[in-house]
Amino acid sequence: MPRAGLTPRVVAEEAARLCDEEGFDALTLASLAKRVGVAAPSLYKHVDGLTALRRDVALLGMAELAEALRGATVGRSGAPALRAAADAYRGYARAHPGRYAALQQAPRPDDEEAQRVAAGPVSVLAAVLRGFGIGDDQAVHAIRALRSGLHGFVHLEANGGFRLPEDLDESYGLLVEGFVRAFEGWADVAARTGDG
Amino acid sequence: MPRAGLTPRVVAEEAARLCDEEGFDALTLASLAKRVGVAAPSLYKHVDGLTALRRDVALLGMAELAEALRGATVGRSGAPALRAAADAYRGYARAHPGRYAALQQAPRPDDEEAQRVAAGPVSVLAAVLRGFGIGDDQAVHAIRALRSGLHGFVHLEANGGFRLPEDLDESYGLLVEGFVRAFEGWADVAARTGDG
DNA sequence: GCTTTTTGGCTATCAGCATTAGCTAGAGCC
DNA sequence: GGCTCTAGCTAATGCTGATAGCCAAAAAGC
Repeated sequence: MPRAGLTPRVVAEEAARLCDEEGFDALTLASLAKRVGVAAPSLYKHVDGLTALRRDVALLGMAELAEALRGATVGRSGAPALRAAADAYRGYARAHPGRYAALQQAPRPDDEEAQRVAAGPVSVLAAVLRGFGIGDDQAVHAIRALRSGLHGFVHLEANGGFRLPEDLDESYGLLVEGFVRAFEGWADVAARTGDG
Repeated sequence: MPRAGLTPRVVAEEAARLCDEEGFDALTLASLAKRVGVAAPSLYKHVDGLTALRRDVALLGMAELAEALRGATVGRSGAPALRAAADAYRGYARAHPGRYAALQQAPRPDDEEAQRVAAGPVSVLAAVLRGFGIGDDQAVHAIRALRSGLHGFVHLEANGGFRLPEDLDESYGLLVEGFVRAFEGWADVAARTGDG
């Protein structure tokens, strides 16, 4: 039995690749073991079970997504930064659908590392929004709104929620422009809350 | 062996209840069988396997969600209709988290009934947006944007994506006001596409 | 009301999965 | 070269979805 040269890192990365290629639900210890050329129980030398493996994929994705957002926004601010971040966000989800799906599992509340890593993408969006001059008491709400819009579009797109032939790039562009406009006039938006 | 009085409808409704109470992932034929007091294989007399059961829960949820949206918007138009629809949307997802989770599975392309039922909620939102005077060439994009925002918020909320203590109702209200404003000035939003 | 048919329940069985226990051989260290 | 550590293995358990085939309860026909 020659050794396969596995490490926790290699296993997690291969799991992420499997997720992207076959779908997050296709990530099983059995399928991953077959992929890396090892018997299923051998994986336990590197990973603490399926749940932990999923978490590892999620952490990997979170870190990569944060990096993608950072790379897209560096050197920009305001509306151009927001547009670049939005494109990078969707681009990452399309390039790595399995990893993006892995992000949807909420980390356990006592998992401090996961909490920390999960804050990465959010902090980039927060930095982008800071360029719009939104008040501190409003920043959290604005970030939540932006995250909702980006994630919602990407998630619906990935799950076949948009079935009409109209161009998805255009739809996404309009969504993003709507956010640019909302953030530029956020005081106006906030003033209207509760009008209904 | 007395009969349990099951029918496909009863089974689907009990499955939906189980999803809401224990989570969508907790829906297994074994757990459902135990819940309705029957051996697991007996369920096959009423439902064509786990995949079909999940689809049934999704269809039930889609129909209920459409009904909730219709009920909330009847007699209203414009911004009040949009606010009412948004509240009903989130309210349904919170009241029935398992059913809402079931909606995320894309129906098979050849499943015509599912396609039809899935169009229900979308058509209500489309009717609401018609009150904003958005051009036909823009309607699909506007609806996609709205769906993204509502679904994204609700999905992140349901999956523990919002961890700060700030009030979620307020965040959602601001998101919705942002959409109201965007739809009232949609020509402006559309004109900006591609500025970046 | 009795018989016949239909059908909704059952047990038995199988295959695939995650997981644990315990064994073994390869790689590095003295 | 021998020791130790560990990354692999096989075997076994218990859960899941699913199929096959049996049997009794309900329904239908007369």
